[in-house]
Amino acid sequence: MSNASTHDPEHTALPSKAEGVRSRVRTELTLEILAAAKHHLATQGASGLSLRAVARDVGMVSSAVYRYFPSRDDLLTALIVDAYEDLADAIEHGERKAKRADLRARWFAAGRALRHWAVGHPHEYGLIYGTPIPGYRAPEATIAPVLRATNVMVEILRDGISSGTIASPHGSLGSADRRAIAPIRETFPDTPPEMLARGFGAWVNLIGLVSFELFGHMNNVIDSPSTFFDHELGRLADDLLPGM
Amino acid sequence: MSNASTHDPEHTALPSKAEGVRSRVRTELTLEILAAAKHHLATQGASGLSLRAVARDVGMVSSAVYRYFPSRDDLLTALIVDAYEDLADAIEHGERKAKRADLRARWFAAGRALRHWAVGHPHEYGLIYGTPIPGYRAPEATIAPVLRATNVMVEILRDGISSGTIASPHGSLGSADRRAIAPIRETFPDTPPEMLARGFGAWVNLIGLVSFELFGHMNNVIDSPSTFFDHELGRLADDLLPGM
DNA sequence: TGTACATCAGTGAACGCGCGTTCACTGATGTAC
DNA sequence: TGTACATCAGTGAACGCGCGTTCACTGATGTAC
Repeated sequence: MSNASTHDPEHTALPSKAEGVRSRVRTELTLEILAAAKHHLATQGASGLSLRAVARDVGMVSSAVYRYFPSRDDLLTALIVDAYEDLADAIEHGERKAKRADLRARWFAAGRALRHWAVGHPHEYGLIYGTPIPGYRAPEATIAPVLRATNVMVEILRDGISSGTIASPHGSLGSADRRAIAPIRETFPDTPPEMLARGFGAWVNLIGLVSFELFGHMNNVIDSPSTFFDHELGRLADDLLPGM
Repeated sequence: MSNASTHDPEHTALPSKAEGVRSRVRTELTLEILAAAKHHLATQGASGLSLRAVARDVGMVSSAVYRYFPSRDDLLTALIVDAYEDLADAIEHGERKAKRADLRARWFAAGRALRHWAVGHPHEYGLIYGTPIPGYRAPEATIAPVLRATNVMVEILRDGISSGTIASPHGSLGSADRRAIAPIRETFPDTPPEMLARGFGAWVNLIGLVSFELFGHMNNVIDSPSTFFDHELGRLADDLLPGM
């Protein structure tokens, strides 16, 4: 019926003139509800996000929101997908500013874009990389946007290989290790497993650094998290992109 | 008056016979409330933890809990401190099983103890390393137990230096980097800054790995998180403890 | 040892709050003939 | 173009729930003389 899916309305084509008024208004209102929810998330955090509060912001009665999102969890899912997309956008845009041939610059740009987005959107970051929300199960819809972010990193490594500027990491993977990372190898079949393992490890390291900072564990430990983050970016680059 | 502080009753000396019955019962009940809260945390998670639910478990009326913990936040603080202590215990006990001279074995034992505890106590782990609880501020009481865990790691590195088996990491820190890590340098003044930076980075990496696994980000990526964790432990050991 | 008073633990009721979700309804928009 | 019916959006009331915290109270334990 309506082509304004409640699950990812922002990725739906804009309402064409062939659509009726009703359908156009529906898309707009769905976006408005989502925007209000995002604003609530950004200011109060995920725990302060309630259907009723969002409804109040939009100027609706709480039950009306059910015309757009069948439950609170669906609204949450939309926000999670949105956060992943936002983060992927930030990383992609950041990385594109660096010269293609300068792999190290691309790595730094991507990493800094990650941290910059996270610092600017702590609640959104917490929603995706923090404690899972109890009773909530991440739907399949989040898989694609997650891949967009990691793809940027993998591309840097792949470009290094194809241009001959970097080789595979030192040491080769044992068979148990190869088996352990089987799923990610299927996702990126044309990338050496050693590099995948190292690249994924580096990605986890970056997320760990950002989480440590945002979740308050650098207080009384590190004075300048951004400086330390850059320091770690450099160390990882030395390892991932030797000779660059 | 009462020497059974409500903040860390479990670390209070056992009630002596000189104490009256009242004071002894108070200590016992404080522990009982704390145990009920821990059980709730372990089964329902931090969000399902309410004063009323805990009171029900203990068989009290909700208002009675206020005789022991002045507010929900104080109960939460006790749980957080408890979790840090538990984790520190686990790491210390794990690490002690390795031979003193085998730094690599000690590093592996400590790391595995961290992960093992986290996997066995996901909600406790989430309480300390996950998204901060909104409106809650970590009190000073958590500083000491946090240090206990990191101390184990630092001791391994220090033992390596004093026994001459390892040297400082390659490359020296720039002045900006030195300034960035000033607080941790004050905490461990007799450890080379380069080693501190590298050691702290490795610790953040480990926490990142565990968080990634527990918070669900290894689904569809890594089949055997424990194998990958060991792989990363080895990689970090190669870097931290070269030649061991 | 005994009495009088002070301290403390636990009770039960209440306050005021917000939440997700359901449901019968009104009125407006869209559709088929 | 006009009418009759179907679809949909939004309302307002309600259900049932749980929460943190306060408060006046009863009864038991501890203390001073």
